[in-house]
This record gives sequence, C-alpha cells and structure tokens, in this order.
Amino acid sequence: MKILQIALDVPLDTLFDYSAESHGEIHIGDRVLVSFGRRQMVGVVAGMADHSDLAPGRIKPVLQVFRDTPPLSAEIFRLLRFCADYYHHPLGEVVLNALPAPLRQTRPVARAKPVGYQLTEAGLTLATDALPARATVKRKLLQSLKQAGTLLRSDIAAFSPIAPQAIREFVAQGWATEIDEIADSAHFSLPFKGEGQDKMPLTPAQEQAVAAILSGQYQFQVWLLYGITGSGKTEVYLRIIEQVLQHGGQALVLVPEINLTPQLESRFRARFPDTCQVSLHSRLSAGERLRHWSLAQSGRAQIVLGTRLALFAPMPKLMLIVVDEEHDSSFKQQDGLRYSARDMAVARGKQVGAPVILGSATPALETWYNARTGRYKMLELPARAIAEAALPAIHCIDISRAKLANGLSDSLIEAMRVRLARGEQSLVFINRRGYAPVMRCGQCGWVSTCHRCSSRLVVHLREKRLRCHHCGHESRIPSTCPDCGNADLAPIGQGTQRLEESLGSLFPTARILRVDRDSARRKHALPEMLARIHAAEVDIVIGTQLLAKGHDFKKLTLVGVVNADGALYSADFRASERLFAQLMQVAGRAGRDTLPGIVLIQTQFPTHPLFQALIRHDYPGFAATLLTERKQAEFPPYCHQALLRAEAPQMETALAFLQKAKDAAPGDFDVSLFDPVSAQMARLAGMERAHLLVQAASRGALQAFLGVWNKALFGLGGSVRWALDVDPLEF
DNA sequence: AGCACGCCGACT
DNA sequence: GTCGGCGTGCTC
Repeated sequence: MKILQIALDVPLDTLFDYSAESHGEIHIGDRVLVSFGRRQMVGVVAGMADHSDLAPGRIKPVLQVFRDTPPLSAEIFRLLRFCADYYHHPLGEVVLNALPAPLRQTRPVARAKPVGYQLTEAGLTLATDALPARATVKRKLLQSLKQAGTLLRSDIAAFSPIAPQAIREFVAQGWATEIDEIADSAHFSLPFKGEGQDKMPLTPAQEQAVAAILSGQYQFQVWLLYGITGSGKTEVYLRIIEQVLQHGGQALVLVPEINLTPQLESRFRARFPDTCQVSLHSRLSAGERLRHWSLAQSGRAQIVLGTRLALFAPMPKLMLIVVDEEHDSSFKQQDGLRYSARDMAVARGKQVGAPVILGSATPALETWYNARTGRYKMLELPARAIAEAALPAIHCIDISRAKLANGLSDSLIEAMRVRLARGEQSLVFINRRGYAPVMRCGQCGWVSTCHRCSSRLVVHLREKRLRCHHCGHESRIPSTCPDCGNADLAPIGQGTQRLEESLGSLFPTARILRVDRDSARRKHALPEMLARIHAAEVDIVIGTQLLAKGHDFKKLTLVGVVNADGALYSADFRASERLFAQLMQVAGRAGRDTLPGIVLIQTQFPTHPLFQALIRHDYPGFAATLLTERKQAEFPPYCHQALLRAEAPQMETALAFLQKAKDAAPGDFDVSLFDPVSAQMARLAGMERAHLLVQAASRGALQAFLGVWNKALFGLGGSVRWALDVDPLEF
C-alpha cells in the first residue's frame, strides 16, 4: 500500500500517514484534502513510503488531490524543510504558511479568467477567407491575433462587444488557446507601461562591484554590498538583474518594509518595462497574492520584489537574491515561525547555487563579521553617486548644557530658521508618535500605564485619548488623577504631535508636515505626503522611522534629531547597533542632491563613542568597538543563541514551565543554559512573558541540542504557550 | 491549534 | 433536572 506522509498546519512536530488509492500520479509537493480528526484540512505531500508504523486501521485515505496548481517544487520544499529544521518548527506549519491563503482552503481555487488569447497552429494556418464574409468581427479578430501574436482579454473586449463571444468560439474550434495565469502554460510576458529609463553611469566603485559579482558566474556567493546612503546600491542591483534577465533567470529582491516596495517597484518597472515583475507582501489581497505567487512559480515573473514573506515564493529559474537594507530587524519574524528572511535568503542561495547580495550602509554586526572573516565577500561603495553630493556634516548639540524649549535647542531652531529663509527643507526626526510619551500627576507622581502590558500609555491629545502602542488598548484622558484625584495632570516629554504644535508656534508661516504612522494611516496618505515633500510644498517635516529610509528629498538640507539617547540606557545589547544604523539612515536624508546637508543631533552624551563615530561617518570604526565588546561579553556573533519563550496568564506559571524545561534539558551538549527570567516587556496584551536563554560557541552544538530538547519540550505539556526562537533579536 | 470528552456550579 | 465552565487528550 502506498503511504503518503502529509504535512498539516498543526503545531505538532510530525507528519501524518494517509493512504492513496486511485488518485493517479501523486508528487511530493502536491496539495491534498484529508480528514483529520473531525475536520477536513489541506495538507501537502511531504514524503512517500511503502509502509507505515501505524496500525492499518488507523490510516485514512486521502480524499482529494488538488490539480488546480502545480505541486511545490523539490527546490522550494528543500528550503522549507531546512527552515523547519533550523528553527525547530513543525514542518506542516512552515509549509502551509508559505502558501497563499487560497491554496490553504479546502476548496480548489477557482480558475481565473484567462489573461489573454493566442492562436494555435490550426488558427495560424487558417485563412481569413475561410470565415464567412459576413462575420466581420471574427475576421478582424483573426487578423489581429495573427499580427499581435497574443491579445489581452481587455483588448478583445474593447475590440467589439461580440468579440469575447467570438474568441470563445475560436477556442472551441481549436483555433485559439487561453493564456491562463495560474496554470504553467504558454510563455507570455505581461506588458507594463513604462518609460524605459536610461541607465545611470556607474561610479568606479559601482563598476567594480558589478564586475566582481558578475565574475562569480551566478554561483553561490554572499556579497556584502557595503555602501553609504546615496552611494547607489540600487543601481548595482539593477545592473546585475539586467544580466540575470538576459540569461532568462529570475531575481528575488527583498526589502524590509512594505512602504519601500512602491518606490523600488516603479524604479524597476521604469528600467525593465518589458519584464514581468510582481510584488509579494502582506498588504496584497488574497487573490493578488495568489496571482503574483503563481507567476513566480511558473517562472513568468522574472522579478519578484517583496518583504520577508516573498522569500518563500517558488522560483524555478532563480539566479539572484538581493536583500536590501539587510541589517533591518523587520527581516526577522517575531511570531509563529521566527525566521530571519536574510539568513534564509543565504540558505536559499546556497541551495540553488545563486549569488546573494546583502546591501546596507550599516550592516548587521553578524553580517559585518562574516564579511571580515571571509565567509562573505565585501564590496564597498565609498562615495555618493552624485559627485557633488557631499556627505552631510554631523554635529552634536549638548543638551545637558543648552536650555530646551519644548525639547528643541536654540541651535536647532536657529538652523531651521536659516533653511526656512533659504527656501530649503528641514526634517526633525523623533521616534515617538503621539503628543507625549506619558501622562503624569504633578501631585502624587502617578503615570499612565497600560493594565495589559508593562508599558506606558501615550498621550494623543487631539483625540483626547491615552493609547498603548503595544497592545492597542485605549482610554479617555482622565481629567483628574485616578490615584489622588488631583487635577494637576500633565503630558510629559515630546512626541510628534507636540513637536508639530511647538514648531507651529515657533514658525507660524512655515508649512509643517507630520509624517508618522498616525498621519499616514489612510490608504494613500504616505505617498501623497511624500509627493508634497518632493514638490517642495513643505518647509519642515516632522518624521519618525517611516521617513528614515529610502527617500531622496532634493531640497532637504537639515536633519535634526530631537532625542537620541533612549537606546543608550537600554538593556538590549543590540540597542546601540540599531541606534547607530537608524541615525546613519536619517542623517543620509540630508544633502542627497547638490545642496550640502547638515545633521544636528541633540544628546546629553556628545562624547559617547557612538556619536563620535557617527560624526566621522565611521561605521567600520564603530563596528570594531562593538565587536570588541561582544567578544569580551561572548555575545553574538561570538556565540550562538536560542531563546525558549513562554507566556501564561501568571508569571509564576511561565517561569515554572521554563524551569521544568531547563531540568528536562539533555546534559551531554556543549551549550550553556541560563536561568528563566521575565522578558523585557514582561507583560504584553494581558500575558506574562518569560524566557530561557541557551548559548553555544558553535552553531552545530546549539542545533544538535535544540533538536533533542525540542522533542522533550513537546512532552512537557501544561497550559503554557511556548516557542523556540533561534537567533533571537528581542529579549 | 481545533475539537472532543468529561466532570462540577447556577439557571429556564 | 440541564447548560456550560475550561482541564486533558488526541489528531495518521
């Protein structure tokens, strides 16, 4: 009897055996419908065997094999398997989560209407005269098809109201075939309207980088493209992609945030107007996501651009992977399968034998280390691509001495005044949205805290509400202190809204725009705001992280950073690395064009090595000090970590589980286990969170340990939600 | 994760 | 007398 080992979307570390009779040929990677317990589920064939260890009576038959899409390729299956193994996550969850939602449903996907039509051999040899003379539409349709080769469904509809009926008759006669997007059928490239932008001339450094990567002959190699902001990393990607397209290959480009996709998308479209390009990210509708995914799977989409989830798009002709802004922590998923799309991109490149380009101005320390030790090859773009665009001068403003008005120093205000007089733009960077980070009682010292999280409620004055930025909990701003009844409640500290208010009164004639998650919530709000900045309809921009990346504002010559010190107090050992990257990134917004830019950073610690390195634009120097610190502390990249996370309504429950887990750990591995501790954000959305850290000098030892331990953990049971996090970023 | 079964409190 | 609380256990 033929046994199919089926991967199902259940949190169990096992495959399930089913029998398969009379379903025709079945492949690994096929989607199947099975009865599982009392319900029906979609699974994916992960393996086949002749025997099962189970009693024959317990083995149920597969109910249906879906033929609506081709099976997952062996190649993508290998990646999913590696991912499941590396993160010690059930294969079924990994596989099913990689599928677009419609493919996880128990009904077959409805066949999409054909995109277009094409003549068959019979159609091509058919003479126009063979059609009745009165059938003018059919004659014209045949003629057009012969000329154009393919016609889009929309073109046909526009042709004549009866043309859609006529083309269906052609199909029925065997003269024409439908071009279907989902099935892997005819070769067809979707025409996109583009300008066909000219290539930019390369700088010598770009030239060298391109030549180096191309000399690798598309073999597996990880390249760290280390280039300061504005040095033209994208142009390097474009040149390599151009070659990939010429070889008929596919390129996968990963970006950290959805907000960065439209820009890059249009740049790629403009450059490759005749190439089929698709995007993949969570904001696509289910249908679109399936369509794009299928175009990648069939090989028709030659460029796939997307966020971390795009990593799992099947691409039969994959020849290149680009991870832009590779240091960005958004590449690590923070729930469910906690994978790093950057690390898995490297794994995928290795599996399929394709080069991987990691691009950044401030690489992750792990990446930098790998480049320094020779695992990755480093390519450097040291100068800005626009020759006249100098790097911005960075200065610190010592706010331990200067007096602040609403969080702003005189020097910063004065600098803004100068830009205003010159008709240039200023960006004030502040990473706190809302009016003020907290509400406080002047009498008893009460502060607004979230009752579901260990966090403070942020004041949103316009809406008159206190909001938790972690769990979304909201309440009205109380008029009196909930503890002592005093009416002396005041917002403490600066947020984007408050800054907007202060700047409004400081510069009453200036056109001020606030860009944060709140002001950009509306669907097309962000692109509209960006367009206004580009059109110089704005003098002063107040921005959060949203604005830190990827935008070239030609008139922007001043970047002010209001309060950069938060991360310096952080318990997170990666906080300063992130702060440096972030400041480098915002600093990069200034002086991208020919006008010189300046960056003013308000800090209490102007002599701190972080700021000193920043002033010198010295990432390598800063990375060197960080690496020294990490080496001394034996932190990553000098060790490998995994976290066992647990959450429960009571902290004691979570800690007790972790202690049990620690006791159940196998002893014969070269790893060290720390004691269970509560998470930095100990309470989140009403759950108490704790974790247990495991460290090892070698990745192999850690992996071997986790493999054994993970199995033991499943036996522990209890009412605790737990998860393993390999290579954790958050603690 | 679902979804059952299973044994103890306040309701038509 | 039932409806329903969520503890425990299984899913090929």
